[in-house]
Amino acid sequence: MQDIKARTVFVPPTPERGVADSRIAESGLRPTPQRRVVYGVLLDLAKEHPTADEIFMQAKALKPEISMATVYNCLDALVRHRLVKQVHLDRVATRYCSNMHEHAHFLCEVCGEVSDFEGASKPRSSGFKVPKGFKVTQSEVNMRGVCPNCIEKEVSL
Amino acid sequence: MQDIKARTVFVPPTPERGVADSRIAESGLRPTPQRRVVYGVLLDLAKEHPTADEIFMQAKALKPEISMATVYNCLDALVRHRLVKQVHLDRVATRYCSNMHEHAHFLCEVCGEVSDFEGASKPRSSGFKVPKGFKVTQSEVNMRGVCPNCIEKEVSL
DNA sequence: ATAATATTTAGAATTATTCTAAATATTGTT
DNA sequence: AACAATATTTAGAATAATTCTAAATATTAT
Repeated sequence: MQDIKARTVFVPPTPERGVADSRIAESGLRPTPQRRVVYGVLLDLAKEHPTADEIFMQAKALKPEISMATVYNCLDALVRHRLVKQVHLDRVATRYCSNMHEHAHFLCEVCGEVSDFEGASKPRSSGFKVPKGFKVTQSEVNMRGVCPNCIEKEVSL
Repeated sequence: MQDIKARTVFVPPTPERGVADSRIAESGLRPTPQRRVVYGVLLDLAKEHPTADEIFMQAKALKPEISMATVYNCLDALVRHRLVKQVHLDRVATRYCSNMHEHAHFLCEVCGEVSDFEGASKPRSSGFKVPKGFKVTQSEVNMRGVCPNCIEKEVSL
């Protein structure tokens, strides 16, 4: 699989900043500048499903003193407070997603791009019966295959 | 989350060995001794959803010269030929599963144990509509929460 | 037996994530 | 506004998972 293309560096104006702040406050998390930056980056890059490292680079552009450990700390806090989801798509880096609507993730095995598939029903009610006695708190649906762009390129070879 | 309990060392008699051999042959993979051992271990440990490292340890008990790189090579070959599935449950090691029936995975966040949830319908038809133009070749449904054992222990605290 | 090709190997290299302990920031209380 | 209690951040080291490399070996088809 090809590397994900380098992304353009994050441009400061963050229309979502207010949203980030109020959601952090509502969640009961201490609103530290680092959490605001990390969550802000994630709201801006939601479509890109960035890795911790990608988030770190963008966050560093906004707040140069931030450390990688803090990015992991912030992400874990945001995940625990259900502001953000971890996406475990493959053997390498975990990705993060600020879209908390029910959706599945799709990884194109040719170009490496991740897409969201919106869903009608909850995965919990999706054909897998949860055996009696288990408490399910989170779920994740992942698919892989080839995206329309790459199918087109393959056909034209 | 607590560590997964140490597993007892693999005992040689492998009733599945014949199955391993014939499936490798049918799949079109070259039937090397290493692939037989790795797939054999995985058939025996299916319920445990072992990591590459756990598979390596068991495989080494049967075939001491085997190397970690080979375990990864074999696992990747088995995955490509659809004899085995990768399970991406969390940020740490990928797990492997030789149960190719449709099922979801459940990770208990208290004890770390992984369980299979059998499903009635295919995840592909599970409430997520695949947008036109995408070709889906694999899918994975993961859940997390608390298993019955751990719920019981928590209640009795 | 032979040539062509694929696989295995050990170990180094890389990458992702976690840990550590000291410094700093935040919160609620005076 | 200062204070104590608590939580968070930091840099860097440590660990763990995975990939890479190039030489040796095994497999397949002839």
